[in-house]
Amino acid sequence: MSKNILIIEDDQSIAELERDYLEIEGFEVEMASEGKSGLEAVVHHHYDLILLDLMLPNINGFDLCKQIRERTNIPILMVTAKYEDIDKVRGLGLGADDYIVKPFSPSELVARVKAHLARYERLIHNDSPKTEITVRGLQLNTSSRQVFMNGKEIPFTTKEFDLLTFFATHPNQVFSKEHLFERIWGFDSIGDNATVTVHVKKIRKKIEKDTDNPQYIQTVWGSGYRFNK
Amino acid sequence: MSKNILIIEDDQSIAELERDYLEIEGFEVEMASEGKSGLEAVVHHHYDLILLDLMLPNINGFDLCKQIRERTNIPILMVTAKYEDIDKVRGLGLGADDYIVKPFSPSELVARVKAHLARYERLIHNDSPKTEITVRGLQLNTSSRQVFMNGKEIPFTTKEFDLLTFFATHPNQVFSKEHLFERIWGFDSIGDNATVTVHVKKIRKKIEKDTDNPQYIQTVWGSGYRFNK
DNA sequence: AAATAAATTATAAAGTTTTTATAAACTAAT
DNA sequence: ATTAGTTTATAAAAACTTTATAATTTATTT
Repeated sequence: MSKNILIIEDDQSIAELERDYLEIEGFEVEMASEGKSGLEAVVHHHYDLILLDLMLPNINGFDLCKQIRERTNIPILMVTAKYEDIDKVRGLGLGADDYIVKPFSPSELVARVKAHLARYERLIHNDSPKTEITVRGLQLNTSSRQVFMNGKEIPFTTKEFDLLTFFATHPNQVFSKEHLFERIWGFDSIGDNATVTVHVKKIRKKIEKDTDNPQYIQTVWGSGYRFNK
Repeated sequence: MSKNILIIEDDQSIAELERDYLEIEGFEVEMASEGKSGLEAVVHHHYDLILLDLMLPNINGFDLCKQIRERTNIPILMVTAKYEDIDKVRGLGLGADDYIVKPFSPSELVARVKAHLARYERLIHNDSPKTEITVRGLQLNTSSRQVFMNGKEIPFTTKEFDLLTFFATHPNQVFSKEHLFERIWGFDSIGDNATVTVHVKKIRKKIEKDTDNPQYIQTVWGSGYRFNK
């Protein structure tokens, strides 16, 4: 579903320019030409982002920004005429998320809008970032440190989990036992690569249907192991 | 409790300058001089904001930013040498939250740090001002600081309550004892993680039916504890 | 091409180390 | 003086490493 953006800007031609840039990118755009109708729109409709010009009739941009912020947490991008204003405005703590100086390029506007939409989305919806890896029924959750096979949890020990996670995050690559040992056990670790073999065996026992015909971690004779994605 | 900031910066003198500015404002500051140790710190400790310099040995700032973003949503402020870099970098979609150009004034740095901390706080907490958390009969009220099991109140001490609340607000995530100690007892606390173990035991005794088969706080051998939702 | 040797990996199990649980003594705070 | 919190010692559990041996695969020799 496309995102809704509200442009609050008194200069009709600039507003239309901004609208065009954003509509090309597939955003739904609405416009308000002064603070009062802008605030009205914010209260009665849902937007994903607001583009706010500082110079406005009626309420000025400062107050408006504050008032919007009291009602919603969505990103507010302030459009200002002078670069020097930015830190002055920032210092006021109005709650704007970013500042764009006129004149700006279409790509700059679009890039900033997209960046803020993405961040807001990220913060609101997934509090914990990419933590899941799924490969043919095998599911790894790196933050809960759990392994599931077709939805059913399989208990894993620390080293087993770290090793499998390393494999799953580096699929279709052969790693020697020496390399794996260094990566999982640590550079300065003393010890024998044999423990890698043993751990691979244990992991296979837990996730492979047929241990003699492994689908996930395959042996590459003389070279090491490869996790197939 | 004061906010923790991680500075990742290879130039020692700049790092110290930044640290001083921030410590004056009451922030707890840690420093890492290159990407590897920076990422290490991010993985093993909790920070509220990261100040990241682009020019670093080992991994460069771009990769590092991405890698940090894969692990956490906290604000990342990028410090860059050239103003022209900003939009280039922004275009890469690394997930940084703001860009500061060197040389910057102390007040600018502090203002931006504060602004981002405030926004992050607003977005994360404002959106869920849940004072009540309920998980399978276990009910926590963070404003009255009471714990109920199936409606019946169970007396909790301060630390026990803080620890359980932290778990309940961060479910399905493994936390090491070190991490828990930092979060609940405070960054600069001197002491032993052993007290975490003891507190977990005490909490279990109060909320678990079968202490040997905990349903809420589970032991993840070699990694820490996880609260299951 | 078959047989043998060498190298590599698989497997099982014993031994060792690490980690956590528990109880109890101690310390600090109210 | 009582309660909460921390530290310490010990027990118990789990995980990890090593070792020995078996089974494969590859290389070499006849």
